[in-house]
Amino acid sequence: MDLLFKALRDPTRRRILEMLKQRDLTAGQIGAAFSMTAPSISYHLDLLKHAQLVSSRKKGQFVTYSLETTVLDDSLGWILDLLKKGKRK
Amino acid sequence: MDLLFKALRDPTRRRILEMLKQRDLTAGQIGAAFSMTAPSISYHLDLLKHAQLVSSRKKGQFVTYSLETTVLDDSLGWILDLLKKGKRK
DNA sequence: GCTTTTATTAGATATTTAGCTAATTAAGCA
DNA sequence: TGCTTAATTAGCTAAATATCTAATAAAAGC
Repeated sequence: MDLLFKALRDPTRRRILEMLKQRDLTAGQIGAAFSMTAPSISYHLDLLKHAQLVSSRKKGQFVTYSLETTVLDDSLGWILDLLKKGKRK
Repeated sequence: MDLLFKALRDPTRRRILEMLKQRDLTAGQIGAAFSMTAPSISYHLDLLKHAQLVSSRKKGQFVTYSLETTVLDDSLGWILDLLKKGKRK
């Protein structure tokens, strides 16, 4: 839960997730959308990976990233639970 | 959106929200649940307030905090949208 | 009016974070 | 075998964050 919210805290990472929602993208394609160096993007991708929000596979020299939604269910559950406030016992 | 995820990033703040889900609590009651000084708790409460996740009202010397769920809907929407991944056009 | 209680504000500080440049790894290609 | 391209790792740094102590504010009770 902590890694997840940590990952979602940063606007760059949130935008990356939104991009990956549309289609899988290579690290380079993602980086092209930001005015930020490649290592910085790499850093964000690594963090998203640790949070299990994305997965990656290497094809030749390229590394393609995909959105992983499984973990998002957890956060959804957590938030939904708070929203059930009115219905507490 | 940024203030919201910023607020949710910290475990102490998430736990405060969970507590306030059960019932409204004063700053002191909240603080009692943590091994942390009152000013630190005050800091977290202020941050939650800025994110509009809680509201507060003063009654005598006490300040009571309540969970505010309106803003949570936004985050819910954002996450749900990512989960619609499979259905992208 | 003073003292106690509840809470916040101010100021200091160690840690974490997000960015950069430089160096490295690994694959493709001439 | 080199050179180029794609991406990551290493090392550095400024800014943000979470914590503390000390000081202040404001209400309650003697």
